[in-house]
Amino acid sequence: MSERDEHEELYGLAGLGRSLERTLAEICPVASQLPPAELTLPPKPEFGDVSTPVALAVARLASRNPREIATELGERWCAGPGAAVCARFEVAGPGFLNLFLSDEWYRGATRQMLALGGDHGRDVLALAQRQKINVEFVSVNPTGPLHVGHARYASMGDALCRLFSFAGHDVTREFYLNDFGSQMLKFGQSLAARYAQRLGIEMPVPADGYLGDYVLEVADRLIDEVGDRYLMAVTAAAPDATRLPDEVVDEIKMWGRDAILARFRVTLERLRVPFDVWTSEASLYAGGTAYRGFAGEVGKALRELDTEGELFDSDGAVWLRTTDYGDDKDRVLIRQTGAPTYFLSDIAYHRDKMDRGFEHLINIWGADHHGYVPRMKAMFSALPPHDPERLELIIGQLVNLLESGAARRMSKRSGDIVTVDDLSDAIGVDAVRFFMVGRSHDSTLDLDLDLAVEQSSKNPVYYVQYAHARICSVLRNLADGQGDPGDPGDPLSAPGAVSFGDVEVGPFERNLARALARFPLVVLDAVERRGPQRLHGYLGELAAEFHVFYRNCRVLTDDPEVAAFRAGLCVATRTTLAKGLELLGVSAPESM
RNA sequence: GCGCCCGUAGCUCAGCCGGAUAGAGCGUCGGACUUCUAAUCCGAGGGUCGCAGGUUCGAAUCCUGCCGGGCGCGCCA
Repeated sequence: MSERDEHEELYGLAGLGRSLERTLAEICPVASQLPPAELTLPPKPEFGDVSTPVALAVARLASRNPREIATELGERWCAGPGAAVCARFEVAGPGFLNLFLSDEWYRGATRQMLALGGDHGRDVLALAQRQKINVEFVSVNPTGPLHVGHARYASMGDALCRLFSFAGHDVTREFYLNDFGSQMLKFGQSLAARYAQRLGIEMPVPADGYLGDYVLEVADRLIDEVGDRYLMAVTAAAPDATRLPDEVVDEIKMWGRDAILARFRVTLERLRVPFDVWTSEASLYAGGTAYRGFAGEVGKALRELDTEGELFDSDGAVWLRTTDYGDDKDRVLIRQTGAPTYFLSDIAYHRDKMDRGFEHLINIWGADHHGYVPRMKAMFSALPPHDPERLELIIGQLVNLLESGAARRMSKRSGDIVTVDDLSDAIGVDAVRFFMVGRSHDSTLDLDLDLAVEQSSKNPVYYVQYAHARICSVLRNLADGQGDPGDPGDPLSAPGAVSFGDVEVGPFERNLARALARFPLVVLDAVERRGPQRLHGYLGELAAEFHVFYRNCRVLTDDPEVAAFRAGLCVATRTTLAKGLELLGVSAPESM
């Protein structure tokens, strides 16, 4: 690393931390055995601008007093690599090293962030960590509209994908359409019954069928499309929809699937969730040569499991011995009736995903499916490359709806549900996206519908968006007043070239600049922990720092260096807020 | 009964791969607009981090047990 690069590195918090660790390794070679420690932002200004507990961590390994190590590290680093950016240091408490950064560090950090623009925080993953990842989420039977739970998984899944991609992973968003099996049969029969009713034939929706109004709408469109093509079939079967011939139900079912699927696409597009791949479960049973009576990907999967010796026959069914891999019971793949289970489809599906060259698979599921996890892990142990680590299952807890303070129960079959579109109508897509990633995926989420409809300033998304709009306004005023886009001192026209002279950096500017400098660390943290709520929380904090800064520091001032520096902070904040909101799928309005 | 998740301020929750005096929003109370957007800011009040043990220099964080709540435990998906 050249001296100049090394100097530039110090203007980012990650680089600052690395530099400290290199110096620490010179003092205590065992330090290199430890995972990289993070710089922390101290709770009080007396504790410095940034702080590190790294001496505490290494003290035990080195069998040395942590305060001694911290002192030696501080002396050595501040006199050497950190000389230009660190004003002084203190050792506090049990062995914290607190660094007091110079104004030059703040100017340099701001200059660097401006030069990076929208790339501030991008590609934070080391090259070796970057992977080709498939993220499967929302996946559902196409038997009815998406509900609020799906809004959560869609928002979280998409935010994770955006974060992954920004951090350096190669990401594919995939939707698995469960258009096969008994639920689809019920749906087909329900739709056929509604169709029959529209033609004046007595045929109730079968028991356990789908009663929602949307089935009526789909039936209307079916009639528009095919007229009375199935009149004879439904007349013959009436009044029992379950007596309809298979080929008729199949046709109606697939027609219904396409209608529901079209709605999914519209809903998800509105929610700004762009799926790259849609895979149909039914399609896994088509094509190729049959094995054990199954064609397509399913046949391939069965053949491979047989090759691996993982299948056995019992009670007239075909089983996978998942108990060999930690599941608490073996699982049926082909029923006594000869019909495949959902698990068999899933094996074929995941085998195919691996075949498509993904290094890592992530599935996001609702908590009501968590009992399925052990058999999925077992599947990955049974199939080449026999590595359950390749599959990561993120279990999202459920969403409770509160109405007038009481829980609202929903039933999918009866059609009494709050849909994603209902929610988007009520509070807007920005609020849905922001709210749904506001807490950890393993906490249940209570959504207060009364509050959601209120659309007031209680909604935290406005707080962050307002900070962005406010900055845009300030910068518009700045451009109007100074109006010289060719001025190299204008951070708007040449953000990377501004030096800010030796302008003094006040406490509000320091806080804002430090918050901005944290962004790459937040992105990395959110990616590694699969926690978009960390970015959500950070954006609130960054917006708060900006609002305080704005309150205390006039940007439009007579001193050109002060104005340039403050405008530079504004530009960097605007860019960072916009990027952070974009990563959550939320818009960044220029005025409000 | 077994498994997974949760239990932190009046409410909703962050923080949890051990670090300094546990944070935010909402609600409550009191302040701040002749100056770049008051959807903002400042201040006050509010806590046995469910309980009990254990590990540690140090525990909201790790381990064990218990209590309370959610979700699962099909040859459904």
